[in-house]
This record gives sequence, C-alpha cells and structure tokens, in this order.
Amino acid sequence: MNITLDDIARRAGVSRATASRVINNHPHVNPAVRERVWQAIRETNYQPNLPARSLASRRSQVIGIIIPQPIHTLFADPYFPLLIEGIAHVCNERQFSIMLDLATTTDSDPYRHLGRRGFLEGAIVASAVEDQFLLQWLAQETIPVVSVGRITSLQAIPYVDVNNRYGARMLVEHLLSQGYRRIATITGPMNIVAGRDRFAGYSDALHAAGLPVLPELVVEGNFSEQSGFTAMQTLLRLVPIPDAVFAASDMMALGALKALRAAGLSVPGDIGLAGFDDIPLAAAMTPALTTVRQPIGELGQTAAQLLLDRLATDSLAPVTQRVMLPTELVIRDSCVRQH
Amino acid sequence: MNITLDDIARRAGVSRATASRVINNHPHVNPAVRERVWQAIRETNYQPNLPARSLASRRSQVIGIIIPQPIHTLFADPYFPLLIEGIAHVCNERQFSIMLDLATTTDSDPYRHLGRRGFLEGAIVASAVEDQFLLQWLAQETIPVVSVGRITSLQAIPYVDVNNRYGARMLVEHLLSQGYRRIATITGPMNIVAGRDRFAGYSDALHAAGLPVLPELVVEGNFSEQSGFTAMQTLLRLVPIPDAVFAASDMMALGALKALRAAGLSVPGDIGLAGFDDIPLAAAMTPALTTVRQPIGELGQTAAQLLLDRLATDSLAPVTQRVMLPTELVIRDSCVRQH
DNA sequence: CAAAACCGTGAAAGCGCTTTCAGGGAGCGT
DNA sequence: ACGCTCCCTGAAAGCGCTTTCACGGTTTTG
Repeated sequence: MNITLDDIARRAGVSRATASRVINNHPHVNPAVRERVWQAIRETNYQPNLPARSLASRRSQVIGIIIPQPIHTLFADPYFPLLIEGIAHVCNERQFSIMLDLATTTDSDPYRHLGRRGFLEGAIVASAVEDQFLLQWLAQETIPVVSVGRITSLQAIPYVDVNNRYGARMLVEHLLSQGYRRIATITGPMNIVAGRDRFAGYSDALHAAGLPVLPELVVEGNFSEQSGFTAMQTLLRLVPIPDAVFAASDMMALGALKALRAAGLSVPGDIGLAGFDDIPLAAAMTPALTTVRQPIGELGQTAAQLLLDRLATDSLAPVTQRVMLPTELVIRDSCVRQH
Repeated sequence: MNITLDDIARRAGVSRATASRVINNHPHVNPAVRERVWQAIRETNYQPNLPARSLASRRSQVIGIIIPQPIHTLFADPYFPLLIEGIAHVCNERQFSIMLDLATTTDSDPYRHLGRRGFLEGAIVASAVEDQFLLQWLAQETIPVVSVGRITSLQAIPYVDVNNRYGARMLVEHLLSQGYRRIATITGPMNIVAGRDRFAGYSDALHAAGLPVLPELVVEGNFSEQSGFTAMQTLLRLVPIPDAVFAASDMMALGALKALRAAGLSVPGDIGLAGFDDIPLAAAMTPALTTVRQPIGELGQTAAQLLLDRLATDSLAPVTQRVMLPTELVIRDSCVRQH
C-alpha cells in the first residue's frame, strides 16, 4: 500500500493536522517538529495524494490549455507548440501541471463545465474562434480563464495579445516603401480577432497611402498552409496579378509560395511575398520570408503568469487585465523590389 | 455551490449509491429508476467531481505523456506533435484526458513517483534516453507504462516501435543502388535505441555490399537541425568529401542541407542526401528529401491503445506487449545519382 | 415446495487529505 | 498574581464520491 499522511504523522509522532501544516508550509509549527516531519517524509519517500488534496482543498494545481480547434490543425503550425512551451515554462516554475484539452472534431461541446468538475483550477484559451459554444462556455465557467488573443464579445476576460493591427500595418507600409502598389492579402479567419486585426492593419496602410482596398485582392484563409496555397491560386487568376501578397500567417505564405512556384513565378522576382508570425521556418525558406515577429513564447508565459497570479490571490473579484505585447518587423528577402 | 451526487439522488428519489450506479453504468438498476436519475442529471447539468471520484475509485481517467527532454527541443521537431496527436485521438475516444508532463531542465528528477500521487492512471514515455533517472523511475513506478521506442535495458516494459534498423538499411541500400559508395551518416544520439538502430541499419547495408564502415564517415548528432548542420560541417572537412549522407532524422538532413548550401554545394548534384522520419517538411524541401516514413501518428495511437487496454482490464499481471510498426522508403529528389 | 440464485436498493464505511475549532502552555503587561 | 495575547498542537468534521454489505423480494432450480 501507499504511504499516507497518517503514516508520516505517526512516524514523526505528531497529528495528521500538524504533518499537513508542515507539508503546506503553514506558519506556527515548531521548527524541531517541522524537521522531524520532513525527515519522515524523506525517509519514506512520501508523496501526497493529489486527488485527496484537491478534494479537501479545492485546489488541484492543474490548469488547462484549451485550443478550440480540431486536433490535426493544432500542430501543423509551430505557433501552438511555441505557445505551449511558454506556458509550460511558467507552470513548471510554480509547480503547476498542464492539462492539454484537445477537442475532438466530433464533440460538439468539448469544454463544457471544466471548472465544475474540480480538476482544473484555471484555464488558458488560445486562438479562440468566437463561436457560440465557446462564448457560452466562457460565460458559464466557474474557474478563472485567461485568453491568448482578445475575445471582443466578452470584454470581461483577461487577455494577452499582440498588436496585430499595428504589426500588419508596418509590414504593408514596408511593402509600399518597396514600390509595390497592387498588394493583395490572404487574411486569417474572420471569426478570429487576430484575423480581423491583421486585415485592419493592411487596410490602414493602404488608406494612409491613399490607396483603395480592392475586394478582389482580399482572399480569406484559415492560417493553414493549404489555405494559403488555394488562396494564392485564386489571386493568380486576376488580370493583372498582384505585385505583392501579404499573407496573414507564415504558413499561408509558405502555401502561397508553393502555388507561385507551381505557376512558374519567382519570389521576389515576379511578385513580392510577406508573412506574419516569424515561425522558425520563415528564416529557413528560400527566399527567406519577410514577416512580422510575434513573441509567441512570451505570449504563453504572460498568459500563464496572469492566470497563476490570479489563482494565488484567491480574491474572487473578477480581475480584468489586459496585456499587449509588441510585434517586430523582420525584413528578409521575399519582398525586395527589383528594378 | 455546486451540484453534488446527493442533490441528484434526492431529486430522483433514490439513494446516493443508486445514483452513482447509474452514472457509472452499473447493471442491476431498474430501467425506470435509471431514467429518473438521468433526467435529474440533465435538468441540473450535473457534472461529477473528478477528484472525489479519483479518490474513491483510484482511477482518474488521466494518463501522462512523458518526454524526458528539455522543453525547448520538444517542439522543434514535428515528431512529438504528431505523436501526441495520435495519442490524443485514442484518448478522446475513450474519455481519457492527457497530462503533458514536460520536464524542466533544472529539475533533476522530474517524473518521480507519478503513480503514487494518484493523478495519473498510466503513462506513455516517448523517446526515452536511457539515463539513470528514467530507468530508476520506471523501475519504481506503480502505474502501467507503455514506451514509444524500445528501452533495451528494461525488457519488461511494453513498447511500440518502428523497425528503425530495417528502414535505415533499405534507405542506405537505395543509396548504394544509385551508385553512391562513400556514404557518410549523421547518427542520432547513441543513448537512444532509435539512434543506435538506425546506425546499425546503415552498417548492415554497407556490410552486405562488402563495404567497410569508416569511422570518419560517422558523426553523432542529436536529431536536431542544428546538430545536423554542425555534423555536416565536420564531414565537409574530409578529403575527399562523402558522395552521399544519410542523416538519421529529417531535421538533421535539413541542417545538413543548409551546411551544404553554405559551402556552395548542390544537392543532389554534388552530394546525395537522405533523411529519416518523413515529417511534412521533407516533401516541402528543395530538393524534396528522400527519406524513410515512420507512421508517427499510428505509433501514438497504438501506444495509447496498449495502455488503455491494460487499464481497462485491471489485471495486475505485468503484461509485456511489443508492437512493431513497419517503415516505408520514400524516394524523392535528394539522392539521385547524376551521371 | 423448499432451497438456491438473482435482482434492486439503501446504509454506511471509507478514499487521503485540509481546515476549523478549541485548548493548553508560554510570555507579557499591569 | 491576574488577565490577555500569542504560539503550537490535536480532535474532528468534512470534501464528493465509490463500493461493500446486508436485506427484502422475485425468480429459478431440483
């Protein structure tokens, strides 16, 4: 059988209550007693039973990462792994565990009542599609939640986000400064704030330059490589074709690049191309991709900090915190105007 | 306050025991009563408290994925994401949750006594470096564990693996058939079985062809892109340089390719290159990489099935199961002998 | 027709921990 | 000396669930 707290207490000659106090670092324990208990713990290799602890204390030291996307899309893009890495870093430091909540495609209501079940003390939701299920869940949930990326329709949820709009604008202004004028964009999903914001930045830049936003130059994608490929094919049917393309994610830029290659066009020779994210692959592509760097890991770290801080001060008051992280323009070789 | 099983019982006019039986689908409950209980559950949106259930039943419906590697290396390679995806697929089907157990670099003993703590019902360990800590942990652990990849020094642990040795041999034989004779290899870590096996396959092929394994043509890497880059630089100092290189992972092949490019060499024009894994990137590279396909997702699925089957039949007998999945040679453009 | 098997149910005993409450002893001010 | 506060400790009451046991009733068996 396993060693329990009672065994420790007996061995140290104290009551279970005192043993518990020692383990949880409560004050008001005689130093000598404290040491006796620790010794018993070391000698027996005692490990507290987590479910029992959770049940009694209502704290599980576990947070969930919720990504409301089909599993297979989750890892196609290095964005999520990098984000998770950032979160994990902070959680490890603070002795929290991470529960990966991967939604199945078939489950219509995947993250229902996570809080009530008592397993998760808090949750980080990333890349939130603003659908009915998610919003409903967030509204009903009883555990603290932090969102990576704003959720416009629920202002009360603390979030950490990057300045997508400004970043996109800087990028497109860079394209304009290179002399490109017929700039197309492959947007992200318009039901995600990041998708809308990056498109807004694109519009901002064109407007500021006195250029119109032409509907035929705007194609919606979903951040995936495949959608970039398809969107680019659509853009290539235009006459004349665009002289540059801003893809709202690096993976879409990669897909677009493949479509251009397939069509026998060279980048940046025939057409300029730029992305967003600065995933590791962006630097490795030929040509190296000009893009906007998001501090993805930092995004995860900040979200975790926000959440864990909130759990630590178990004030029930709904804290609404917002953190905005900067983006950075990374100029490489994929959109250099050649005269 | 939250709804408890007692509330359900009261509402349905039965005892808590009966309500519990209904929830857990036990037999010997009157169908009418069963329906009354379900109705109460639906009406109240009741969700069982997981820690309480775990405590009472000693089953948590949670398994851990343990990857004994520093976090930052974990996601650099799509191998792990694909593996996790496979595991998640099976777990979702069977209502199990996944706990990602990411070791910190600073924690010397990261996965100690996971079982004792009562949170994890079982664990999948992947890419096991055969170090002291891991072996010690596996030996002491009280929960069922399945390994992805063999662990030679602990025969008792069920595993699922791919035929690394045979796959590597087929690949190198392909290189030989292309006319390459001075074939170098960048191996994986020699403290991982997969690293050793792939090297063994390389040796097998050379021996079968009556060729010696020259020590200067063998450089050890660690599966990462960076290590492939460095190793290739080492190989390029040889006189003459190899006419082909077998990298034991696609990421290392990518690193090697970059080193070759940097040295002004073309692939496959000046030197042949082949990898192992067939990650999505392999097909996307220029030139497209000849490699060996591992069914990574299937690997994860099988591991999860093995583990969950074992948990379901809670026979305490140590079941030792081994599953070997096939590899497949994928011939693309990176090692075509041009005359 | 008695004995045996089975079914459906509730009472009650935990699972291993946290936390409240109360109390004894020590220290301090008056 | 007395009352007060503060420190340390143990007893005991749960946390919300599963599971064993016992029991009456019904059905099957020999």
